Amino acid sequence: MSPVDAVRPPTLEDVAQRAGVSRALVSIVVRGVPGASDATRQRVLEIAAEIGYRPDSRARLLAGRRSRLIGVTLALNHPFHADLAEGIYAAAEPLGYEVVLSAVTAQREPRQAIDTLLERARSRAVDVIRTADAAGMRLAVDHLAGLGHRDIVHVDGNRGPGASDRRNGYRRAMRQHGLDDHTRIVSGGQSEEDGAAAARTLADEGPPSAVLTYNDRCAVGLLDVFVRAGIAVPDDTSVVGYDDTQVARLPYLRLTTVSQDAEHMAALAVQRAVARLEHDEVAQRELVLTPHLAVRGTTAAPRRR
Amino acid sequence: MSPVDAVRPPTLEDVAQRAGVSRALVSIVVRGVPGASDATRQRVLEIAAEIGYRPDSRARLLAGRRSRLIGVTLALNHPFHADLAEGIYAAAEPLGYEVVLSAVTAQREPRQAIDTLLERARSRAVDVIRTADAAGMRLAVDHLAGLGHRDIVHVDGNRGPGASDRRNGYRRAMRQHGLDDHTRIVSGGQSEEDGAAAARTLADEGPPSAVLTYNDRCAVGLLDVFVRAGIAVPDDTSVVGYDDTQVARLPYLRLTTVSQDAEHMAALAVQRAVARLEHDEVAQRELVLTPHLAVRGTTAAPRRR
DNA sequence: TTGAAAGCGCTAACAA
DNA sequence: TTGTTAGCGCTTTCAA
Repeated sequence: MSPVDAVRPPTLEDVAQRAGVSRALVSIVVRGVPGASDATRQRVLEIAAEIGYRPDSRARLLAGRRSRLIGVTLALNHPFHADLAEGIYAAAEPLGYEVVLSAVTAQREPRQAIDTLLERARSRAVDVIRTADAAGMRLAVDHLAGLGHRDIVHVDGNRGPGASDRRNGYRRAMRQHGLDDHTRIVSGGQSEEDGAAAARTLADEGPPSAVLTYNDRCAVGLLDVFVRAGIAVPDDTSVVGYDDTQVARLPYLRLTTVSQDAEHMAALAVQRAVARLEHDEVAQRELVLTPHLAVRGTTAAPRRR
Repeated sequence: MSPVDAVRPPTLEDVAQRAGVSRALVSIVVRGVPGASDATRQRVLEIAAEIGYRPDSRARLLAGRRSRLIGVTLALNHPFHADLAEGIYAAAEPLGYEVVLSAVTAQREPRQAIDTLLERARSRAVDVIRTADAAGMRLAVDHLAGLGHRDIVHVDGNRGPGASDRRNGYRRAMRQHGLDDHTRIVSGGQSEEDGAAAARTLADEGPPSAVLTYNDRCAVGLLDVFVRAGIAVPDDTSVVGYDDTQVARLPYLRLTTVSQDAEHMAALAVQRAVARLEHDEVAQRELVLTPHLAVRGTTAAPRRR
């Protein structure tokens, strides 16, 4: 069958005709809402299956009061976004919402991704779900200081989301441990290569006893360079990431990292979006979650010097 | 403004009324098709901007003959898929097609991803764009054998896409180099951890002179374990991946890998899909591209023994 | 439990 | 160049 679509796909009307009922009734049946007898229900369903009827979401969207669509923009090379997206699917589908993904890529600006989404879902209200970045850094510094580390370097996230909060959180936590003099921030970024670049700098001058990176991707790049430079982790240097992405959980990496619990964040975000769409009251506009630390294999007490 | 959507977003009708023209004319103007005077065009556009009109893609989709939508399913944790998706966006948007992503996750079967897509885009014709897997493996084996390697192990992809073709290609290439006796396939898989597991096996028994993995993710896991085990790459062992994903190009990895040219594949796929939708003839149903080898830093001549 | 009718916001013939 | 008129396939009152 080429060219395609030589025959028009079956519509509600087709099902209705064959079943000898009205379109409205078929609509009721296929949506599974009350209002049809079991006998009719079964017959309609059979016929629908027989002729291969599939609801047309375009029409459904247009006719329905609400679109039941949740738009999501994400970067495809970002493990944390993948985790969030997975959580969003998991939370949205049971609620009867469909998820529409729109990617941000090197060539595709966030603005563009959002625009195409807005053409389908027109609500512009904004809620924010985030974790307390400063608290996350604090957990990491507490953990490292507790192990006995003093030279704890932060490879930062530059202008990345949450980067400045994490920087400040790191500074404050160091101060509270009396490690003011050991505070050191090395310029990093969001990608593996940013972490790798920072690692080269650190390796050259003899690595610090611990490094706390802006995110897991950064940590991955840093780890790689360290290992190649003969710097053993965690024997020579401890490393802590941020995000607790699937990458951090890889058995061969076992990265100690600050967990934002993407699944929970995603579920909350969906819940709020749905609440807004269904005109419920949304109490707080911003929800700040408490992160926790996932201690794995890249941190240990410093070697005695 | 909470709850949202207290006011209905402006429609074509609203613009038409304010401009004192018909809906059809406004439609012509906003789509940028010929059929309106410059004066009208400008006035309509101004008013549209003023009241914040945005076309409703649901209605557009329903009314238009064709949806101008291209559905894409992908796994979010798969760098090669990310590369393909990026290529698809790049190819589709200039042609006036919108891309709809649908993710396959651990909890979300491919079937489900495809179903939600089919509700929007109903054509079921199938074209295939792929690279010649056997030829790719051949390139890799040629390269390694040319450097002087004999013990070339293949960490395979199990039941992954193309895995059996790659296995066979590897076997044949080894045979043609007279390396029958050195042919060895270690069970792998598609993920980093699969590569890492294979690496542990290989490291324990003393690593071979070269390893050719099913894909880049596999190679990444393998590399990590090797490096930690003190096996230097490429000094002790050469490693070749497959896919040439962005990961392979990371400056700190510089993985030698078989390139499938995702961008080109994506462009061809879009081109074909569009051709089908626009009822052009599609000559071949299957297009098999020639891979090439991206030689980077993980391969070198074997150390003299 | 069922059906009739209106309409979602737009596009595309066609007529003026 | 502009406007009129039908739909696209579905949901949703409202009556029967």
